[in-house]
Amino acid sequence: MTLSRAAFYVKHYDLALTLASGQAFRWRRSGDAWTGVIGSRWVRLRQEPEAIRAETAAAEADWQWLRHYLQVEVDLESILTAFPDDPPMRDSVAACRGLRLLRQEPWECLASFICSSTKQIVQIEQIVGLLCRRFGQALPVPPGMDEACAFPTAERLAAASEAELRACKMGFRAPYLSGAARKVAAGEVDLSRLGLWPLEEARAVLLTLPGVGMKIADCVLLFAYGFQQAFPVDVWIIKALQQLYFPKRRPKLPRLRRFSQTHFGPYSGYAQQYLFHYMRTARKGRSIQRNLLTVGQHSVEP
DNA sequence: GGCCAGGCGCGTA
DNA sequence: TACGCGCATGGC
Repeated sequence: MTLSRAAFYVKHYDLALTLASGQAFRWRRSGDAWTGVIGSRWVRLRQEPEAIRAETAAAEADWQWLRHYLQVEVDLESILTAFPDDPPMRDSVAACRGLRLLRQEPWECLASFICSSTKQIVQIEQIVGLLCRRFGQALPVPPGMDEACAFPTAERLAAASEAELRACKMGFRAPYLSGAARKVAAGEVDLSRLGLWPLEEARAVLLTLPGVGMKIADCVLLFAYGFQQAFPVDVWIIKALQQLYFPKRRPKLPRLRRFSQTHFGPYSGYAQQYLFHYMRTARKGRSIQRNLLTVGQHSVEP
């Protein structure tokens, strides 16, 4: 077997933070390395001070697919500079240095997030892992490594029974995933062309799929298609906006959505990921929780 | 043991 | 347009 290696020289990139930030669900840490699957390739990544090193299980003619997935060409500093200059964003940036957005394969991203509703990230990882093991194609891996499987195609999941899907612990989400897989497999929704359309039109297409509402649609638009202004609003973002921006009034979802559309600028999708991760990690430490409450004393007019 | 998790679809006002 | 509820399952 031919192991291929490459190095990408990139600054301001925290690989661990990025791979474990709840946007992709197939990366596992083993020592100082991260192992996962991108498309039909087994991949292992390592962080170095000025580079990311990669290995695959087969020969690679070029590495553009991985540069694209990792988005190593993105100038993170110019994105952070475009964030609104307010205390919640300053604190989020300080807490999440090097956090990036990946560019995932649309079907995998869509199917994963259909399984994500009211699930914790560890559980989503478990569901996605089971789906891959039961329905995904086995992939070549280096000697001694655990088996690896591709994410199952829409066709394969469309052919699976609802009981088979429920066996992957996805509960009431099974008919949603099945229905979405059938529409994609039948060509009723062409995921390969959505990226060419304006944000609203692409979102409207995703919203026709069962189990896909605004939040999941925006996750796919942001994490798979790179629409920088998609702004997924989940329970953590609601908490973040209410506690950090409107600590007194605590507006509800529709008001928060409108606020998010105008406040966060041209890279609001990135801003959202920083707020999301800041909010989730801040909750774990009491000291940071206190800082959070302190930050929440100020208010911003909508 | 109770609360909550990267929500959605549907019924109701 | 804006709630409220039920839906599986498991972490903490």
